[in-house]
Amino acid sequence: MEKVSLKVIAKELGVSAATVSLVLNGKNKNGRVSEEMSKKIIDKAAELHYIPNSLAKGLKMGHSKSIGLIVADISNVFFGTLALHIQNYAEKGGYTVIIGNTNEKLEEMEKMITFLNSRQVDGLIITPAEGSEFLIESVLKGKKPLVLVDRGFPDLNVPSVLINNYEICYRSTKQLIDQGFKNPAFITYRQDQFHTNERKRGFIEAMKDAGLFTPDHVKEVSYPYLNEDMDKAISQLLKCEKKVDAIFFATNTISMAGVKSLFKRGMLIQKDIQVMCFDETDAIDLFPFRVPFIKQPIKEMAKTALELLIDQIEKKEVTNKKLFLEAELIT
Amino acid sequence: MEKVSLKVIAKELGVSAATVSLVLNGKNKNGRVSEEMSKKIIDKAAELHYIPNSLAKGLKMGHSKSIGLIVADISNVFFGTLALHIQNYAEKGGYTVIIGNTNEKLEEMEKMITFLNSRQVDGLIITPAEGSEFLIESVLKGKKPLVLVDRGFPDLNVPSVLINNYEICYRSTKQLIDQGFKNPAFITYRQDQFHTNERKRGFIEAMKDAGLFTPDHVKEVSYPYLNEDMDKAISQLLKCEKKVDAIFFATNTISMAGVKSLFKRGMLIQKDIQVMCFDETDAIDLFPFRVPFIKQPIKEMAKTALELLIDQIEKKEVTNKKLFLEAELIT
DNA sequence: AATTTTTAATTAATCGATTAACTCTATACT
DNA sequence: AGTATAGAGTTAATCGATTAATTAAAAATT
Repeated sequence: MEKVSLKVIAKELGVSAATVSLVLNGKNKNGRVSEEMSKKIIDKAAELHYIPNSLAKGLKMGHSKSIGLIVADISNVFFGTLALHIQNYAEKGGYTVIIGNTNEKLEEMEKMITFLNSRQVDGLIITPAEGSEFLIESVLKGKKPLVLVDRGFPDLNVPSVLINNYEICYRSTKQLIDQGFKNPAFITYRQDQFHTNERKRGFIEAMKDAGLFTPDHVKEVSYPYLNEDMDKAISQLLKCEKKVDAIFFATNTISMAGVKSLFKRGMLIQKDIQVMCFDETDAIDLFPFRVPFIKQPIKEMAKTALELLIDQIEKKEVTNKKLFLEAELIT
Repeated sequence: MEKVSLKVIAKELGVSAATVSLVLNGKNKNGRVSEEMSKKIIDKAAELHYIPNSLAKGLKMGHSKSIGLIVADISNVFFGTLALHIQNYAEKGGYTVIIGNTNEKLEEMEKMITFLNSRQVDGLIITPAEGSEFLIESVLKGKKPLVLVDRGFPDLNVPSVLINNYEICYRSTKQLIDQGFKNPAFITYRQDQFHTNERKRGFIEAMKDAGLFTPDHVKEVSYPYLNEDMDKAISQLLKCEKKVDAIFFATNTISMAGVKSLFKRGMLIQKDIQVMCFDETDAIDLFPFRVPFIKQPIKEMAKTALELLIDQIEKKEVTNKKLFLEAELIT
């Protein structure tokens, strides 16, 4: 079976490829191609199951109608959900999404950027890894439309879609305090990223404002040794002189690991200890009782990021807006 | 900043684009290009940050070095993990993966296939939706390399990577019986797909062989109304004259919904009722006790599927092998 | 010195689609 | 009748990379 190109349709109908292209793209205005021929072409294209070659089209047009999405780990529900929504919105705008994983590693992020550039993506949506400012700056220099999601760099002038991390963590901590917990702890990743720093700051400020802040109650765990570090951190927290009565987990993976670790040592959540989770996980609504958690507006984040990106791509409008969407505290 | 193409490098160095292409592709064997010029070209390419245009390359070469992966829902952990591993293995072979969601809908699946074809993917990995035989057949007719994963069609001659659904479910059911549960139930999707049918068959045969089979103990739920249907199904199972003492959930989403539903009505797993889950979920190792579950070899499935696909793409070897990998019962 | 071989490149066609600029007819208008 | 105008298409260049076929000079061989 011969591959069906414009030329094939053209030959079968005895016209030029140009004519076929014109018709199939709806550009046969003001008498370019007759009604009759148009119909013939459309019918023939359908008959032969013609599928346009988007490599050729992209090459000629200078755009691929695709965007690159770079996340840390597509098997993480947060990123998976983000990807799903981004894809759905992208499809509506006629764009394909190519997803890349960084595994939080700079080299992999760099590779993915080069890779997606070689694939001529029209724009990039990135959840940047720690310390990747220089990579982001190089993308910016290349003039390729770019939007950061979930994580941003305060010193960089990049369109970003973030959430109100500081504020929501302040409020959530305050709620714990108002509910009578006097010694809440906070567990976050050992990393220097703006979004997690802000979460931590929210916790600390709320604690300070209540006159309850204890530096020892903020623990850090590392991404590669999450479970081990978590066990240690919780051990330490439970041994503190001021015994911890609540733990605020700073991300979804930390929440899962934290809850798991508590279970392992036989602690009953909400009886022996209270928890506050960032992000919704499958596990959370498994509990026979309510676990308070912070819900990110993932779908809205996806939508907003895509709008920002497509505006740049199509209207050549360089927005440097940083948008802060509101997360919600669900109790 | 001018876009850097072969031509730009060529012009800067006063040579032809052909020479640059030869060097950059390592095809300057037996005295095609001098050592000296080669070095100059390589240096200049690095200096200008040359990134090859893979649309142009793909157009010329007739392959895009990309493969399409069509799953039901990328935000589902099973598919997310599958995608992650497929991407990792693909990258090693120099392929990009473009992921598409079907949401279990035929029209979306059809759209995705056309879409990926227009993007000139070199092959397709698909977890087909119910009733999509005709779509799979049309792909086959188009001679595009194809591999089915997770779900297959027994009547179709397509390379597939599946697991031993029947056998593992038989064994798992038998184990429940051996442990003393006399009235296990089975909850699956209301759909006619080979892989879930096989799971059901495994359960039923094991029950029959033990002389315990009760048709009323097999319940079906629908994908769009999972939670509601689950509540109903469990209600009915608990009202049966032969009161159900264990439930076997046929997929990961069903497992989650099932466990959630049990919790909601205050049933304690392993005390009031035993469960058996298909797939590992985050939630499963949250329990303070062990929940038996069936673990699919996702990583191996990804690897095998990719091997089967790349064999077809590169060696033009039309394997119609159906490979059955072994799932594991974890107790 | 003449011929062959090797070295080092270039030329030009090609992949498939797009589109500005052009051609050719037929009809309309003065 | 002679010129405009509208209608219906075609031509040819182009996007960027690849590669078979060719060329031209230098080196080796007879």
